[in-house]
Amino acid sequence: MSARRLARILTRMYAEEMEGHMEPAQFGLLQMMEHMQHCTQAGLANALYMDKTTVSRDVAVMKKRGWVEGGRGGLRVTPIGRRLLADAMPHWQRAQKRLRKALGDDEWQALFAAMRAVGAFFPVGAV
Amino acid sequence: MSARRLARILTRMYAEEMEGHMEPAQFGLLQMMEHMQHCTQAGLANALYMDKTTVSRDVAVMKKRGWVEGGRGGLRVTPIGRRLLADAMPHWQRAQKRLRKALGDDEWQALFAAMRAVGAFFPVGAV
DNA sequence: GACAGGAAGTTGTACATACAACTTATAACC
DNA sequence: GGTTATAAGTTGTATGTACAACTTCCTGTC
Repeated sequence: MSARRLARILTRMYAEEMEGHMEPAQFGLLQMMEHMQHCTQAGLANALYMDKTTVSRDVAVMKKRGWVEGGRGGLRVTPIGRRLLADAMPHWQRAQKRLRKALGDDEWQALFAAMRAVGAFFPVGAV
Repeated sequence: MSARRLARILTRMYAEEMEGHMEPAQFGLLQMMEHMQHCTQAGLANALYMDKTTVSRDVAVMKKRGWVEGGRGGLRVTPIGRRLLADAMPHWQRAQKRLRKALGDDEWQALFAAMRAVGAFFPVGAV
């Protein structure tokens, strides 16, 4: 299973570009939270293919830091969280560019197509 | 970063197929240990793009269980470990087949090609 | 052979991840 | 409206993951 190896490589590269702004996992959660209307932990877990208990603990950290607020059936990114997300975004985009440049357009397309395909064939609850 | 999402999906699918024989990470380490001559923790970390401290703790667990023995400059899979690895192998292969069938040959090839490409462009120590 | 430098390995801390089991809140049914 | 079933969320436990700092071992140099 080199999928986790892939994840380790890219997580480290992205984390390096993020320069301590936040963890890649937190970025993913915040971003998803932002473009989900009426967000719940279960919804996040569903969308990101995470376990609900993982989301619970990740959200707990971000709540403690004031990045996120609200409970059952109404999770929101706070203004502070939104600001941090905006600050982190260019770093994220730099990481994306770095990866795309390293791979070339063809490999890049292939990678994302493959990731989408895996997501499509293993929908939540059907694993 | 959907790479970790991909890893979560496949890790769960593989773990499900493994039916409690061992964790996917342990399988990867044992397998690599087997086809490395003169294996060290640092060598494993290098090959699998893991941190040496991660390998240290994973190996510690497997040593405690008697799957692995030896220290500095001479890590070996024990007969017990070899046996478990052999038992787990068909489960692993079933997971591989399941993934390949779900994706189709083209997507499968694309996925592995992309994973190889990422590995090639982010060699150890150059991230 | 002594010493310094670097490689290998361990430990403290923190976050990521998930399964099992539990609690709590919501909704459906009577 | 009360009961129950289900969804949502939390907590216990275990593993995976990595950074920083430390210890330990080996090797090259004098």
